Amino acid sequence: MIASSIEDVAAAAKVSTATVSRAIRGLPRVSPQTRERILAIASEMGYVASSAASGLATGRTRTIGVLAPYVSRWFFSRAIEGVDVALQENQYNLMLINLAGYGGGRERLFEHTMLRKQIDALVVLCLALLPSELEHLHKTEIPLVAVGGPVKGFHQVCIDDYQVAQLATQHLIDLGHTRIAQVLGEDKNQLNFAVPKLRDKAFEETLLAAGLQFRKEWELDGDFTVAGGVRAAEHLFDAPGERPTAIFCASDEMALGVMMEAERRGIRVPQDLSVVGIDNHEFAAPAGLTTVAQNPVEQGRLAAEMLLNELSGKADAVHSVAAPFHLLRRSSTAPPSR
Amino acid sequence: MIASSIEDVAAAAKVSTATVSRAIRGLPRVSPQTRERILAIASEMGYVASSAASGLATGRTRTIGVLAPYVSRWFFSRAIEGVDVALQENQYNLMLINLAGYGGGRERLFEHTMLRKQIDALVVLCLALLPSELEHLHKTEIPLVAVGGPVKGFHQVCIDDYQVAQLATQHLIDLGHTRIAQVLGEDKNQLNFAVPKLRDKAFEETLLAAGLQFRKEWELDGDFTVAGGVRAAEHLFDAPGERPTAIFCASDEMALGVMMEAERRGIRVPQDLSVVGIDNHEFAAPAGLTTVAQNPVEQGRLAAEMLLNELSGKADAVHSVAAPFHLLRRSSTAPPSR
DNA sequence: ATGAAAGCGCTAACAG
DNA sequence: CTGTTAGCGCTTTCAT
Repeated sequence: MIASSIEDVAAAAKVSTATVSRAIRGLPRVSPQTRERILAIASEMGYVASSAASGLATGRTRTIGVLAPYVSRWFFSRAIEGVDVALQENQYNLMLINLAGYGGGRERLFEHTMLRKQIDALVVLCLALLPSELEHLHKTEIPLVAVGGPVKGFHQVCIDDYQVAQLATQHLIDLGHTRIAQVLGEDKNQLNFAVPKLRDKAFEETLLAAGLQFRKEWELDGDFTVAGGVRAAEHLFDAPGERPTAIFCASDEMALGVMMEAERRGIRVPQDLSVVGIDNHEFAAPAGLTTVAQNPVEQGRLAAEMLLNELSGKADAVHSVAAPFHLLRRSSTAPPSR
Repeated sequence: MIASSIEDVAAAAKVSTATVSRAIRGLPRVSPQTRERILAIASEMGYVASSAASGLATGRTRTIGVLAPYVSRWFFSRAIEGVDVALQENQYNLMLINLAGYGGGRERLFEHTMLRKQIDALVVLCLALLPSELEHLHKTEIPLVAVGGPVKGFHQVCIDDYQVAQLATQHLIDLGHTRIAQVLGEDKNQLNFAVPKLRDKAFEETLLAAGLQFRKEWELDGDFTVAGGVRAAEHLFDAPGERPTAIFCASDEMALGVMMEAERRGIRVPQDLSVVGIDNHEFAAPAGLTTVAQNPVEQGRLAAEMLLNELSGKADAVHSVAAPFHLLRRSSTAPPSR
C-alpha cells in the first residue's frame, strides 16, 4: 500500500515514472485524466518524492539557509520567523545555521554546509563575516541577502542604523537634554560589529551637531542584553559627579535593563532620567519605553521573497532595501527636570 | 581547480572514487599515505561531497528537524538553541519547522517534510499534535523525542509541570497568602495545551489542599505573552471587590506583564502584591521576579543527544527524562501586608 | 500525451 | 589496501 518510490506509483497507475513525475509536479504533457488518476493513486499510497533523489537530479534542494549569530535574541528570532513565513508559502525548507555554536568550527561550516549545496540560497542575519568566509560565499555563487546589517559585496535589507540612532538621540536633544549617556553593544565575539558602530557614530555626531558635549565616560557597553543594560546603568549610577539626565540605548533590551536598575534605585523615569531604545521589543510598550521601532519579521520575509524570486528565475530579484522605522514616544522620555 | 564531483578528486589523486569516499569519510581500508594525499588534494580542490548524492546512497540526511509552535518565544528559541548545540558537535544540520506559519497547511507539512525523509530524526517542542499527525509520525518510524510537553506515544524530556506549578503556588501559600489569583495561558491555536492544563490543575489542587478558596473569577488567561499578562492584570485590578494579594503566573513573560501593569498603577510589588512566575526568563532577575527556573537549552540539547545516539545505533538511546527545576526567591514575593 | 533510458554524485558490496 | 560495479530515486531529453 505504501509507495516507497516513484516506480511503485508508476506500476500502480500503469504508466511510466516519467509521467508520474510530470503529473505530480504539475508539469504539462500529461492528459488531465491520467494526471488525476496518478494523483489519486499517489496520495492513496502516501507517496512523496525523495528529496535527496530529486535534489540530486535537479541540483535544487528547496531549502534556504539562515545564518544567524544567535537564535534567541529578539531581532534574530523574529527575522527567522519572517524568513519562515515566505518559505512556507513557497514550500521551501528552512535550515538554521547558528554561528554562536561554532567556536573554531566556522571555517568548516562554510566548507561543508555552504558548499555541499545543501541550500539553494542564504539569508545572513547581521553579522560580520571573515574575508575568507566572504570569499567562500562568493565562490559558491549562491543567491544571498543580508538582513539587519551589511555583508560586504551583497545586497541587504535593513534599517539605516545611522538615521535610527540619530532619530533617537535627536529626540532626547529636542526634549532639552544636554547630559546624555549612551549604552551600546560591543560584540565580544565579533559576530556583529557594523551595526553598533554606526549607531555609536550617529550618537556622537548628533550630539556634537547640537553643540553638546560627548563624554567618553558616558559611553558604556551593554552587550545588547538586559543584563548588560543593568550593568551599564550600575556603572553610570555609581559613578561620582554629575549624572546624565537621559540615556540613549542601542537596543530595547539594554534600555529595559537600564530602566529596571533605575527603578531598583528609586531613580524615577522619566522625571529623573529619560531612556530611549531601539527595536520596539514586546516589553517596550508595557514598560512605557520610548523607542525607534523596526520590524525584523518583515525584513526577514522580504529578504526570503527576493531570494525565492531569484531562484525562480526572475532577473535582478535581489536588491537592497531600506527597511522602515519610526519613533514611538512613550512614557520613558520627558524634558529634564532641571 | 575546483572539484565538482568525487570523480575529479579521484582522477587527480589517481585512485578510484571508492577510495576517495573512504578516505574522506575516515573509513578504514585506506593506507595512511593515500588517505593523506587524497585529503590534501580534496581540500585543495575545495571538494565537498554532495549531500543529495550521499543522502540518496545512504538514506541518511544528517539533518534533524525541530518542530516548534513558535520560534520567537522564550522557551522555544532556547530549546532550539540547545538542540543546535548537540547537532553542531556532531556535524548534523538543523531544519526548523515552525508550525505557527502553517494555517491549514499542517496536513501537507506532515506528508511532505516528514515523509520525504528530509530528516533523520525529529524534536517536537511542546505542542499538541492531531491524531492524524501522530499517526503519520508513527508510520514514518523516525526517531522522535518531545521537549517541554508530552507527545502521545513518544518519549519526552521536560519538567514536571504539575510539580512546578505546585511549587510556585505553595511558595505563595507558605508566605501566608490566602487570596491568590492565577494567570495562565490558553493557547487559542491549540498548539500547546497539555502544559497549561497541568499547571492550572496543580494550582487549583494546591490551593484546595491548603484549605483555601479557588475563585473562578481569579483565573485569567494571559496567552503566555507579556501583553497577555498586562491584560490579565488590568482585568484583575479593575474588578470591583476584594483584590488578590498574590498572583501565580504560568510563565515569566506573563508575570512581568502583571508587574509592569502593577507598577503603572502604583500597586507596589511585593508590598501590595506578590507575583511568582515560571521559567527564569532573562528579564526575571533584573526585575526581581521570583520564579521556578527551568533550562530549555539543556532540555533541547539532551533530546538531540538522545536522538543522535539512537541514530548511531545505540540501543534504547531515547528515553524520557524529567528536567530539573528550582524555586528562585527574589523580591517580587513577600508575606501579605494584612 | 507517453515511454525509454541516460544520468545526477555518491556509497557499498564484492573482487582482486 | 584498492578498484569495479551496481544501485539509491528522481528528472529529463529524445523518441514515439
